[in-house]
Amino acid sequence: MTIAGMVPFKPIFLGQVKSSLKRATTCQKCIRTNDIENVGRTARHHTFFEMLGNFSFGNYFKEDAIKWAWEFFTEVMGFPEEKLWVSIYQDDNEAFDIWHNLVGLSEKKIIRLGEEDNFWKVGPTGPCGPCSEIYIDLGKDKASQEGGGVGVDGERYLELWNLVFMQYNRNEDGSLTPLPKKNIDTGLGLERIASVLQNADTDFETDLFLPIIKFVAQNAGIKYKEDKKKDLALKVIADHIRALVFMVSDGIAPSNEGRGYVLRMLLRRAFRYGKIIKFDQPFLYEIAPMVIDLMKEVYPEIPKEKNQVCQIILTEEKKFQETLNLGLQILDKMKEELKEKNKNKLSGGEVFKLYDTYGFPLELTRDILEEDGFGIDEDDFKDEMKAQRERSRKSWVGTKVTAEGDKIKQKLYQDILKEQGETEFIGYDFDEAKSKIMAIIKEDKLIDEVKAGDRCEIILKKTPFYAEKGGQIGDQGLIISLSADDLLIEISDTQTPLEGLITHFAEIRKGEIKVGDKVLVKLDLLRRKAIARNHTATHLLHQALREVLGNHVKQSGSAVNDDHLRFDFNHFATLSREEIGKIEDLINIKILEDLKVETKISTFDQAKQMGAMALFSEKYGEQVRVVKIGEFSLELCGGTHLNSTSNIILFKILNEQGVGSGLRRIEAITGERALEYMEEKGNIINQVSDKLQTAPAEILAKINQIIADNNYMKREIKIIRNKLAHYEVDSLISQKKEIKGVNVISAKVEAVDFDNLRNWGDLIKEKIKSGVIVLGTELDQNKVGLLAMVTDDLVKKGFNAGNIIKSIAPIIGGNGGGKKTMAQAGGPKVDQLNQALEKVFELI
RNA sequence: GGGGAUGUAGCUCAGUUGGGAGAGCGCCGCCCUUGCACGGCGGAGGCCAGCGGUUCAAACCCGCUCAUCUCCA
Repeated sequence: MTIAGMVPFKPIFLGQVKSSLKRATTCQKCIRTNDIENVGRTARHHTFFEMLGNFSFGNYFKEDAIKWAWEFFTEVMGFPEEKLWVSIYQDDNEAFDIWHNLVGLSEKKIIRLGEEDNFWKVGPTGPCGPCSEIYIDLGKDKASQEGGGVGVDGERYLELWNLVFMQYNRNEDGSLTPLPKKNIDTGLGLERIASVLQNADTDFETDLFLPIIKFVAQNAGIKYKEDKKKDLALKVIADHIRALVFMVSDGIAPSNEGRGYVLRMLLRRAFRYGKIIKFDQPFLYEIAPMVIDLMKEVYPEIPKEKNQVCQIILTEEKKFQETLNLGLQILDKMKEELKEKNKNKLSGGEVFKLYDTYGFPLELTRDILEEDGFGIDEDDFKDEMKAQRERSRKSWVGTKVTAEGDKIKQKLYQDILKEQGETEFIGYDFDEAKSKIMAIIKEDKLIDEVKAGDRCEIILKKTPFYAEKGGQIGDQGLIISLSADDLLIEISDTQTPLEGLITHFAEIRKGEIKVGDKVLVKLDLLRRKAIARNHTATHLLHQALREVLGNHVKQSGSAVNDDHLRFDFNHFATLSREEIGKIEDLINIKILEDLKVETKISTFDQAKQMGAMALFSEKYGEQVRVVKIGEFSLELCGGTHLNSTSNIILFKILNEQGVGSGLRRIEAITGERALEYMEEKGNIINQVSDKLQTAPAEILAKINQIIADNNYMKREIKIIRNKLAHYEVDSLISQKKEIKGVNVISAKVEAVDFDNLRNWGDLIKEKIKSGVIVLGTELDQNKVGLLAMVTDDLVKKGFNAGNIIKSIAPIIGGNGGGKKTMAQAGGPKVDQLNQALEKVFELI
């Protein structure tokens, strides 16, 4: 699934991946949401469509591409020649020549268009070229009122097929150089051609859409083509449900970023349009099976996931209902405020907040407010929206700028690759090798020699060092001299900056080297083995997850190093303890079974036929490496693995957590680390059971007992302390002084914290009914606490606990405050506590 | 990747310039009462998401982390 038909071949076109593929013909599932607002309003806009195309990689070119396209249209499709028109790029006389002289199309039916329409490119630099489009004239009654012709009047002259002639490379200075191998890339929309063949007014009246529309209409109890507003809703729903079904069955889960976000957006749009035709409850999940049935012949992978697809759609629909309900509540509050303030327009800021923070759709806000005669400040809202986009773009550009800095180095690598050729990787079979130093990079510059103490990058003729790739960390090791031990270089990391080039990050410990030297390269074998254990275990984990959780589980990233492995995958829920246990057990059984790990080189198609799991986002060349673990696992992978699963020794999951909606992460350990981990756990248990003086099996019972005892004692202490306090409170009260008719108690007590101090105060207050109470206590070595309380009747007479505490707090070197009835303070001067308490009597 | 919001009792949520953690529903016990949301009294249940900082004092202010929701890319 892509956004355009050529995407999977892009690496081949750009020369990033070598392929023996010469030609290809495809039908591809495409998702595009750029013009989502137009969907349902025009005849041809869709979020999901099927793109047909034929491709040539340095094989056939312009003449054949044009000839065959014409042949396909006129002979296979049976389109009458007189209805076909074409456009070419203004300067492409070669194309004109082929169309005019070879095909025999009259001059006036070949329209020359500018760069905007008929020149194709991927970016500011790189492969590009002119294109030629084939149109069909749908007849005069389709013409738009302004008239116009090919390339302008899309209603009358429908663009069917775009042929791209990739013949140039655009250099950085903007000039064009011809490509040595010219490519062809064509795109023909299935929906469009279907509408022509079936004489349909729009794509929606073809057999791709009409059955869905009719089904939805029937469920809604309405008829298509009776009400324009409802028709729009039907079309939008029919369009979006197709995209939903294909995306979900492709393993994409709703989320708030990336493709998952696109999925969520589409579902919510469809749900919203459902309201127009009176669907108030989840309904999309009921349409999905119908779409699956419609498509299952062409896409047999879809019905397999049927239950999963419906389930995911239903839960997402329910989720959106919750979001809507919350938004409605907030909107209600906003409406009340408007009424109170006698306003008639909701500010753009508030509308935006509703949309941005709570996900409440703008249209709904507008509709609901209008029902009550309110409006919204649209311009204000648009400004807020603009600012939001600006913020996002800024951060994005920010990351790009740093990438610019790497460009110089990238150029350096390209030069090395051009001059020295590819580095030969021999690490699958060897852990050490004699090799030759081809280049040395220090501080972003090529140099000839380095000596002890230098840090640099080293490029070798051949190397056993695995460069970081596919989630597996780069190897470490040593470079030494062939004979004498006068050279020692430590390699801390291995990377592959360009396909085919391997660079070693080195620090020279002893001796010196220069370009051309012959050396002995040895990798850190123990570390490599630890990595291999984790990598092979990763494959076992992938398959185990699929068996325990279901086939929807797909890897979405992994990291393997010598310490542990990390595996991200899509799944909708937290894993239960049971599930984690099952996964661990299954993997450990596979370890015990001592399964053979075999690797072989194969073609991509062959590997796929064998049922190998291939990662969607990875680019693939012609030759692929397949890693097979017994009959249990089969994956495309370039990493280094064990010979047998028993070498993993033990597999243990450390934790499982969420890393975004619908995405989970597992971290696990193997081998020595797992044994260490188990030992640590065992030690802890031993220590605990020693401390508890009980057998490990009895720990739980003992702890339950201790907790129960503890709770009992806490309660007892509270009761006893209360009783004690009551007794002591009486003696405190006997110390009270009466000053100007006010009961004043100021005394030192023993309390552990302010909470405790307050309890004292409360007890005294209860007994004396009316008075001023100040209590002080030593909290710990360097800190005293003071508490002041004033009964309500005295507060009315003007006494204020806050003021009292503020007057005496400086005496203990601190400050404090509080309310009129209760205040507290703290300070470091323990020896001044009595003085502070004495001061109280003067204050009354 | 960038922004916004939320995180308090089993659930739904209050919590004022920082100064005693609350309500409703649910749960347990008792009383009253023949019932399908009865009433009355009493009770249990909280590291206020986590960590760090500021402060005499933090659920509250600041920073970081995590989880959930959401918009943009």
